[in-house]
Amino acid sequence: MANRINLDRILKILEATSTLEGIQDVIEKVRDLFEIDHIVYHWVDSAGDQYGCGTYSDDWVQRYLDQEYLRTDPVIIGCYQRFHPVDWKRLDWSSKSARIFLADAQAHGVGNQGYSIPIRGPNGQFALFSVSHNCDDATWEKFTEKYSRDLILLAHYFNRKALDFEPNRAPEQSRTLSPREVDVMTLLAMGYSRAQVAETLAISEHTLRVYIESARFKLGALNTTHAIARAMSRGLIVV
Amino acid sequence: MANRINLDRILKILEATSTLEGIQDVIEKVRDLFEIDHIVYHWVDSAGDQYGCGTYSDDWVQRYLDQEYLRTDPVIIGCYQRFHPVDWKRLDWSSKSARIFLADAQAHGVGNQGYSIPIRGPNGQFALFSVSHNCDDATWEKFTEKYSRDLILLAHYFNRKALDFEPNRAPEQSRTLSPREVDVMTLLAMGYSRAQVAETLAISEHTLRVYIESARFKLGALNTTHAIARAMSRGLIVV
DNA sequence: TTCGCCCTCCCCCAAAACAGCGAGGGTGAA
DNA sequence: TTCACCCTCGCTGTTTTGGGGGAGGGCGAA
Repeated sequence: MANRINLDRILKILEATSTLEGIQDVIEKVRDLFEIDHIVYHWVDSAGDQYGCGTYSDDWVQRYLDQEYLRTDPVIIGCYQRFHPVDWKRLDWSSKSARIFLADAQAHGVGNQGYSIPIRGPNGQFALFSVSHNCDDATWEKFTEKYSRDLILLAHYFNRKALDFEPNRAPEQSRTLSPREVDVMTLLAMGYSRAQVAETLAISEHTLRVYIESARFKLGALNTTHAIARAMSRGLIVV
Repeated sequence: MANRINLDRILKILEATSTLEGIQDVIEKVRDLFEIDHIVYHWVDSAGDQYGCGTYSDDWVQRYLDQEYLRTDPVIIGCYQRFHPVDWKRLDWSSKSARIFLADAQAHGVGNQGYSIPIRGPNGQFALFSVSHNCDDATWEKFTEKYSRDLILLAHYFNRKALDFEPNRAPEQSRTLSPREVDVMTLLAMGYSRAQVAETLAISEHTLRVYIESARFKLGALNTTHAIARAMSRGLIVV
């Protein structure tokens, strides 16, 4: 496998790329530079949507979608609870569905070795950056050890690009909440009832209601729960 | 500021460190190597807890906690919605509370320049890795441009360590929601009432309630609003 | 097979939230 | 000064949730 990589150059090219086709070119170029079989960037939305780009065969990608492997793929499941990059060997392949998945993946040309880096963005965004290859354990360990830092940076930059392309939830700068409203919404998000919040803030429950309604109005929310959800996803409150 | 950094060496030392005191040593060493004023790693928990380590004065740290600046700090608020590292100059400092915070920070020796990298881990974990310094804009831009990749890696490795020290903040936390529960929570977060959700999912309202209660239980939430807030901050649902 | 978990449905009643109508005083900007 | 917004407090209802019981079938793992 590759001996020396000019990572800076790759990252600069990636940064300058502005089309999906360009990304595909870059990912293939990176794969060739690293001299490995596959590189994949895989975005997983918790709503179930996914977007991927990489060097897997179309057959395998289609198969993955058709079989809804998203729910059984041990790489996804394992990485979802982790922060560290992980070698595929260290994942849990014991379940029956995992073994079926593995056999299917191998049959479609996915290498016997793999290394995945979980990445997370705002609003619960989750993605994986994976490299895979066909080789023995020792060779693979040498590879991952040597390039783990480069791979982390690559993962970071690929995700950056993905977020650039994603129609970012409109940066609507809605009116901000007043300090008191922030207090109220924060306490509500912490599970306090209206009565508890009123007591905590040492105001009457009636006053409290005015704040909630005002915040609800500002956020265009249908009820308190909705208002909390909007305030959180806009980063107006931190809980 | 620093001319050449042997990042590999730093990261290896950091990886080998196993005590909080050791981390503090490393962070100070790194600051000296970069020849800047401050480096801070700041963990923000979804419960509102925070843990930090860095080179700020104890006075400022205490002040930050006392004033609950977590809720007003534009760096926190700004980074919470971003994936990209961000220069402090590009944040929104227009609100009154932000200006008060800024003045207070300056008075406590925080530099006029700053650069923060948001980091996210499993279960909605969120942290910031920040560097700050006192210098003019041009010098700072040169610094951040030159070292942004090193800083990303440092952020990543510091967060790794933090997660190592904090294996799992709650054993039950890792429990995920069932698909149906995700549906329910998502629709509730979108402002639907129970009746509307039940109609949308074509199930009885009674069934619906079972899901809500089950989700509430799994999330350790006190009521529906709380459950929504927790599910969101853990990235289990996206709205 | 048993056990655990997921999905589905039903009852009742108390507690909480929502919705509408009010009121007044403070502050900061145009 | 006016105007907008923030903070505070009150009343009377209706609607929605929450908590306590239940029941049964399905599916996958141990």
